[in-house]
Amino acid sequence: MPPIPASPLAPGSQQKSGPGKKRVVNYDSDSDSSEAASPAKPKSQAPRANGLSSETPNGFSASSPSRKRSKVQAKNGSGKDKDGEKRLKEADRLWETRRELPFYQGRKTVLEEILANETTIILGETGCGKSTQLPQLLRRNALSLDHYKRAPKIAITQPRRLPAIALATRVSAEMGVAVGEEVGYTVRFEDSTSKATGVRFMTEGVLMRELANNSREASTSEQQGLNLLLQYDVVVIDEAHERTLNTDFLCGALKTIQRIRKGLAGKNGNGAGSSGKGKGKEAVTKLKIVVMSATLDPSKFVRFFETERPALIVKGRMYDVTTRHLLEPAEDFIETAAKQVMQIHCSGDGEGDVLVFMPGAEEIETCADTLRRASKDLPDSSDKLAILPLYAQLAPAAQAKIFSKPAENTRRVVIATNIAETSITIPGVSYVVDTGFKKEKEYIYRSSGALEHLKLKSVSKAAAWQRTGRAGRERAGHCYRLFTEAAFGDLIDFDAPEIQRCDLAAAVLQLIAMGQNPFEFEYIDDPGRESTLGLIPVLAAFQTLSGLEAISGPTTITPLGRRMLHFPLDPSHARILLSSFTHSCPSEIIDILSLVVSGPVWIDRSSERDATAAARQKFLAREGDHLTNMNVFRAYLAIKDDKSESPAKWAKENFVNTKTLQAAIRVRDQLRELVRREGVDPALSCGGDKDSVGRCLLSGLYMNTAVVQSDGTYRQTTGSLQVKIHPSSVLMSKKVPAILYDELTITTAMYARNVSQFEQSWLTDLPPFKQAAKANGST
DNA sequence: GAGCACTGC
Repeated sequence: MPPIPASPLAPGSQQKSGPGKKRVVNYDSDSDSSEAASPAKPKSQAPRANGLSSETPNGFSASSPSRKRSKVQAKNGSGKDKDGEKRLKEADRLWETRRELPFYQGRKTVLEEILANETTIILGETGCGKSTQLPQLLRRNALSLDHYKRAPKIAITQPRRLPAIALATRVSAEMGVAVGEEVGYTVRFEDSTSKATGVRFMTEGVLMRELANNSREASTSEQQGLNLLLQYDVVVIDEAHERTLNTDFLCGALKTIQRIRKGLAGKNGNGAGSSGKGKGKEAVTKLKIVVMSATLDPSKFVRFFETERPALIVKGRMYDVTTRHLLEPAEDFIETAAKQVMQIHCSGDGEGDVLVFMPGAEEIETCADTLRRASKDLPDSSDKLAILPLYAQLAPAAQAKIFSKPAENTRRVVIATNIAETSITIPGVSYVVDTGFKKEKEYIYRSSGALEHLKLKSVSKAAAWQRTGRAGRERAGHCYRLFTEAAFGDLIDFDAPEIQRCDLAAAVLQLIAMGQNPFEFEYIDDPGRESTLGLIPVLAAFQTLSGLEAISGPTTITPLGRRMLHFPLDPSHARILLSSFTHSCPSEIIDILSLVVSGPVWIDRSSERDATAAARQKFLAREGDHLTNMNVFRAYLAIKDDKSESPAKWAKENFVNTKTLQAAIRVRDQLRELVRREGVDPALSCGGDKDSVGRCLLSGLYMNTAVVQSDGTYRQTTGSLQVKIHPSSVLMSKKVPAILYDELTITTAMYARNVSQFEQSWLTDLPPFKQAAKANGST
């Protein structure tokens, strides 16, 4: 049976003309859809002579990779050696499946649209091949149509690291070249690219950093300070529907860059984008933007980029998924989920693994226990069940089980958080059980600092369809929604973009570094207007950054702010690191910050809390959690170094989270290198003078401070909230005069987490307090 | 006296 394209609800997909209108370009008129979508039936017909597939001046062609090699490949020696031959053979093999991809079928229209327009919006369903084929299409064929005088340089952004690396690897394989030559990737900690790289996959964060660190202040109304990304002819924003913080900021910045480059290219007489052949600097060329997204309502992007053409839609390769809803609301969604899994398993019709979506780790473990017990009652004749929890905090080895082959006669049941919605694709799934819940961090802004809490929320319609689609990636599947159809109808259509949900300080600093005024910036969705989180987020970010002395105006970044951007840290953490240079304690601060940004230091299982607390005492620093955690980190590093004891065993005995410490080691290495580049010795230590560490922490966390009251409780210094020290802190039940903390969470009480003590008098040395004192004195 | 989804530089 040929796969049937799934028809997940695509809000607004049946739209009329005008913005938001879409045109389906999935198949050329001469190819029939069932043929195009069937991987089992390769077409032997040669590519059409449509100007795209014939041989081109530089040797690129749409024929198999080994038959035609590019100049780039030849120059790099690919194909000359054994590895090269192997790669070309593999590329030939991949070629067969490539040309069956829906994207390949519609490539002519896509290329024409991109070449004819400044900005193109492509909606591609899962499996259509857009992310792998688009760069090759542009790189190979743009030249043949006389649009560029050289193969265009392309950047493609991804929200996450893994896809960026995987796509670069895949596209390299398809082109028969080694990763890092013609095609490469740049993500944090890893850069595979070289001068020969024409297609660069990267995370959105890398491109944001590049823009922020290589721009100057806006000097004129034309905003010439902005880095114009002249090394790229085309920038592709992939997975734009996810609307990450960076997606939104990048879209805004790219639109401005495009406008400036258009003006400059017009001035020096460069039309579509030829490179200057004359001596001196390369002439400014126009920038093409391609926005790629899942099949959702494109009207926001169409409107934002003011594209004159409607979005293109490329059909995907999804199988049909039936969806069922409950007739009555579930009383206990964990129990209902377990029952549903057993029913799927025992009804006996159909193969395939089951994927259950749960909001969090605790719910997952409860459900897993229930299922393990139930599976013991299965008759011997029945297939077995393998219950596999999956969430981010899980040890890597347990996570890896998802990808190992299941035992004979065993059905796997993966119980996951929304990590399985986008980040991890589980093979073999044909049943999805969706509780309809997720957890999300919510920030509440106060002028006295942010409060946060994790909230149980219903998913959006779009997310529910995304979960449903996870059942139809390999064969037709089924989705069981553990809520009623009416409840589904009540769900919001889309999740609010991240820009309306989180702390904007880091992004706003980067924006100001680009010479852009955050109050006048063109946002796809205004972060202020629709936010219900108290203070207007941009203003809150502006105040935070002013307090940290990172900025001195809406478009003015201070030298300190510029230096803060040299580090992959939030502004407050970057401020702490810079303070350590003057307080002679970069060694301590680097270790502390590496831990703070890497995750929980301690394994926190409720059944072992006393033992964890006892272990913590072994590393106790009376100053608080920051130095206590640093002591643990250093003990771990020493044990790894000295090799007399197993670090894993040591960590287990001391209830220490090795996942966090391993991550911290990478961050630490990177920070040490960056500090070295600032001309500071990262090993410089304050020795026994721990006050220096406290003063540094206070410079970035002065908003997160509280002082003890006569009744033993703590009250915020910048606000009036009464806060408690979290019971996991070494300072719990110790009465200290003043505390600073990493975060304030509301759970059963207002809890400060990761707490250290400090001396109140230090506050008056800080700029925000000095200014306040001055203002008071003058009136 | 505890209740933590997921990314990224």
